[in-house]
Amino acid sequence: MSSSPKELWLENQLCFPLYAVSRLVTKQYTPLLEELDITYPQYLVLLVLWKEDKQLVSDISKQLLLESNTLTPLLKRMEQKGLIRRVRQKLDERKVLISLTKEGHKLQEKAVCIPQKLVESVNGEGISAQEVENMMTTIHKLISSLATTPERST
Amino acid sequence: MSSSPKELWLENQLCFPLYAVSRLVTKQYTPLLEELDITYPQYLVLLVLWKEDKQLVSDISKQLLLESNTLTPLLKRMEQKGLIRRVRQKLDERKVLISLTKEGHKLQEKAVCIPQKLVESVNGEGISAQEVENMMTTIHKLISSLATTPERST
DNA sequence: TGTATTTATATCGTACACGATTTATTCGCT
DNA sequence: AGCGAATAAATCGTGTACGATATAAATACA
Repeated sequence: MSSSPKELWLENQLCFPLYAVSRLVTKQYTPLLEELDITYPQYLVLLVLWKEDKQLVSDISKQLLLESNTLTPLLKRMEQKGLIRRVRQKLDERKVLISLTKEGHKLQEKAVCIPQKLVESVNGEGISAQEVENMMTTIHKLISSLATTPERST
Repeated sequence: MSSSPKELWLENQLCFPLYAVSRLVTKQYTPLLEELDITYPQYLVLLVLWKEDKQLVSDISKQLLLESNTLTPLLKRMEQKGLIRRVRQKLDERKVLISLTKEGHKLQEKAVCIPQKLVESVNGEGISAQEVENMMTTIHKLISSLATTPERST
């Protein structure tokens, strides 16, 4: 059976559980998002814009921790669908402002029920709400710790 | 400013923090894995095979929660690199057995230091080892809860 | 006032993820 | 034996992720 040191087991690595749970939770969203005809990263962009409309690509980039090489094509697809507008700024032509269309705004009404449904699908089994909350607290710490550590002394 | 109900804020959704932290942690692995000339999902496959060599595609699929449509091309790339062999079984020709080459085995030596390095890069700031451990416990519960819930009563 | 540097997006290439479907093989059952 | 259902991989198409690089505009400053 197990021929490798136990540090090298899947379950004991930091990576795999986070990777697996992230994909599993995303899959919980998928059927709900299909009704809105959007993907999961597109939903994240909408969350950002629903909170505050008219933001630069770079603003969205900071919040979602996604670079322009991911965002630009994603935003173009959302523009194709008529959910957002992409307008290059006159004052500073390097910047592109993203704003919701009426369509994009209206989707919010359909989306308000999603968080509740997700919580329901995650509860049950032997997991308390408190436990999930603690987990989220730690994850937020991890994110702010890792998101602000670009340097790396070889 | 914030025009949407706070249930729809990024931070309060289950999805985003998990998604973000997963990508951030993966990025911590990347420079270490580059030295082995493998990607992160390829590393996961190796972890599975280092623990127990000679497994079917379906065995790997169960452990990594990845389907054949993801694994087949990934395994083919690993075969190209000379890390594994893919051999269709004589007894049941539907099955393909994956086994490590000498090269694939040898990579394990280079990889043993990775878990330790990762723990170091995650520690620091205001996060205790205990906290991370608690988080992992909850995540494991979530995984087993979500991974075994294919039914969905429309 | 030019020009090197920085900034904001975009482009390119590679490698996943994954829903849907296909193909080939084996199993279950009569 | 024969045939429909189940199983194991593979294929296909779309949409991310992301490192590296390119492009263009704005800024800094000698």
